[in-house]
Amino acid sequence: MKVKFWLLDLNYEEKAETPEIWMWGIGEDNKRILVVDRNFKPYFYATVSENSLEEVLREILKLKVKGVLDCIPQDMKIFGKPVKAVKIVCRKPDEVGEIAKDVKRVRGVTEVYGDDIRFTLRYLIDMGIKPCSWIEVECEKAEGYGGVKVDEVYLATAPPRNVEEELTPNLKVLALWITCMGEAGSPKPERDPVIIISTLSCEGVEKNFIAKGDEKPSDAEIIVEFTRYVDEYDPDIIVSYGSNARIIPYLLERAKRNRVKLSIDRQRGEPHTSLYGHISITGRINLDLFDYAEEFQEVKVKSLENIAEYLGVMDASEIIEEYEVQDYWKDPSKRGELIEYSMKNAKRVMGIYKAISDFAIQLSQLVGLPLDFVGTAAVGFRVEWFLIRKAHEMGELVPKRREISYQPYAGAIVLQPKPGLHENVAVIDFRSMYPSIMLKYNVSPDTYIPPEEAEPECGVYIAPEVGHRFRREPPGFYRDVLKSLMEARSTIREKLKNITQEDPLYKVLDARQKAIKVISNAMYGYAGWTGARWYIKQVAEAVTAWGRSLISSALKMAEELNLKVIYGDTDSIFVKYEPEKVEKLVKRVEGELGFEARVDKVYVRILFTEAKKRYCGLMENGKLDFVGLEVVRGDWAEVAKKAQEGVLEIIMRGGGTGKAIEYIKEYINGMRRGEKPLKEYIIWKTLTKDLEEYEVRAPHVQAAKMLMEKGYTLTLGDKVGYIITLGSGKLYEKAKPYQLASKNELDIEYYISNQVIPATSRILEPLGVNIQKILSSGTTRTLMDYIKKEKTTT
DNA sequence: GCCTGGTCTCTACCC
DNA sequence: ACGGGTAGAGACCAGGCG
Repeated sequence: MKVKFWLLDLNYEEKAETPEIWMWGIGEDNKRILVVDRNFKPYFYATVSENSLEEVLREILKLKVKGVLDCIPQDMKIFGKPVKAVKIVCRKPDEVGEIAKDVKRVRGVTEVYGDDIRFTLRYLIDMGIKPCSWIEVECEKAEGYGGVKVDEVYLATAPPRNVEEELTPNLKVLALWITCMGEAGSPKPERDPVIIISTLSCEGVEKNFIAKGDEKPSDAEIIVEFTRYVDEYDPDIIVSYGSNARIIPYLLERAKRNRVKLSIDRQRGEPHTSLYGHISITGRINLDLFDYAEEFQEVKVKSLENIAEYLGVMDASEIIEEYEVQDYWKDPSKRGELIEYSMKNAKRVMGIYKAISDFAIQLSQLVGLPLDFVGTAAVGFRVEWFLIRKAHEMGELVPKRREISYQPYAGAIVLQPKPGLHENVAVIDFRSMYPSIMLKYNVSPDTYIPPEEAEPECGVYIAPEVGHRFRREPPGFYRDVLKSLMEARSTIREKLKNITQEDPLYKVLDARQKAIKVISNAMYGYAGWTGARWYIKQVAEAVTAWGRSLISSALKMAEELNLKVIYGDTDSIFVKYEPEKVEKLVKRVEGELGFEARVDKVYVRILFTEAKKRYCGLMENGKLDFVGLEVVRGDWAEVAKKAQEGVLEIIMRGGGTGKAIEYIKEYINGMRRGEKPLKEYIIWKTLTKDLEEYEVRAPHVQAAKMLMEKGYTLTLGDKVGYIITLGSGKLYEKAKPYQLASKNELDIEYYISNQVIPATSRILEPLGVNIQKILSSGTTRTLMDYIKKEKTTT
């Protein structure tokens, strides 16, 4: 019989010495099914030097005792060059590593390949099937899979095939949130119980599992109840925020302490750690939305509440912070609020899921990694898995990951801006410049011709400045990949034109074209990453060299047309907007340089300082575009950001500097009167390394240490929020985590002189206003101010 | 011992 | 654990200062 299903998750098991691929899916009839394939064997390749094939085959077949089943000669390519290889088929996946080591020692073997690719992924790649897509397979009913929680189990009798079908089946999704109660600082699973487990199903069913006991609540019961509920509801996806780093490990540890089993998978087992710090729940998807938080760069502090607010799910006011939990729990009049809050967070999780799931599903399908993996994988790995798939299609061996030390190379050109206010400025940019360069000049690891090699007959493209050569023919690996991505994207965009936004297909296709864009744009970065399997420095170096030459040529053309250039960065030039000339420029750029260009936007007014990469533009829609300035930075206090934004609002809308100065004066007075809440004084900074590794003392590091001492858990990548307190000495001595601080400790004068004034004078300086001078010569700080200040500090 | 200027460290941004 | 180019704050340190 033929079985068609949507592939949710997969894993492998071993039964009677035979590896089995288990594919968990959703059938056409909406049944949950498991398809087992016993017909696939693990394998890897070895490249063989000239004339030693026979001998190598003989030697490798001697390894049969170790688990080698077969050894087959095969013509492959490595970096585009044909090589003689043998495919070594093995009995069991976990024997591959050992056998590969032995094979590498065989005389005549030059290298082994593919032994570092996981069995389940190998299967997906070889079969040409992808997670989160429809698959068809010839099957028979399977016997002996009793412990598995699905409606049907099948045994594949033939290789599965990909089915072209777009729509996602109805998935059962369960949003999860837990609230834990610590005595001090962050709750610790070894010590502190989970007091509330909140779940929300996609159908809207809310469940709160609430621990009993006031002072020392016990969570044994609720973990069991929760486990039972998961089993009963039987979700395809368990979604949360921070599941991999926090929530699942916490629940696991609590379950262990209570001697109960957290069996929330479809195999009566517990969650287990897997690739890239991901936790697998067999048969289901453990989706961690935190992995997608990075996509929202506007959100600086990536808390569940902030992301949910950004996506319009729920506003972030009235937050209960972790350290406040016990106050709420222990106070009977407030406990209800805490329980409600826990459920609110489950709702936030579900809301975010709904906003990003289409994209996540499409990314999984495009890259070919299971839905829960693809999120956890860093961008470089997403690109790489996509490439590995393509390599397989092209008969390319997958290069080993090598340790290559950092090799710097020159990047893009950034022009010195013309400071001051400008009216009517057009921004012209090259569309997808780096991908286009790679396409046009066939820049790829397999087309690169090293200096010692002779020029091939087909001829070469030579990169300007650096002189790297790339063969014109045949199309390189990157060109092929980018071409198929670009074609796929334009096909989708055509389809999108013909359907309405209400069509369920619309969301799917739109998400897919976004996924394609993300991967295309990451290709250049991947090419320059020393950790990349296909890393060749010259590839990345040539791309940027062509980029510099393109932008320089465009600048020259602008000059020839007498267009005044105001600024430019990498692939864009800002010119005085004279419509006819600008149109001419775009035409010339496209005609003579052969790259697509366009007028990206027109600013009614734009303000530059002396600095590159920082400006503010008034757009035609009346909105302000802040670029690089403090307003858009996460490491400045809100008081400074708001002051700068206020000044920009005045200046950009023609209010004039006088008004701006008055605004700042009033703003500062407000600060001195204590009108701004503590929250607006918090400075956030990321911990980018372990605390001991910092070479200089810094405020956020000091603050982090203070938090640790109070029992808070902080890890690499966490953001520390601190304020600057009154007192003397170095700044780092005056820093204090906001959780431990109160408003009367604030060193308001520090914030005025080191935050508000720098941020605002940055804007006014290029307009000829020295705000510092104005403020210090004024009567802002009278004797009375000092007396008042004395009063508040003592 | 204090001030100064230069350099280094650190973070977050732009494209 | 995707690239290079850049701004800016603050720590740190050597040298000047009779």
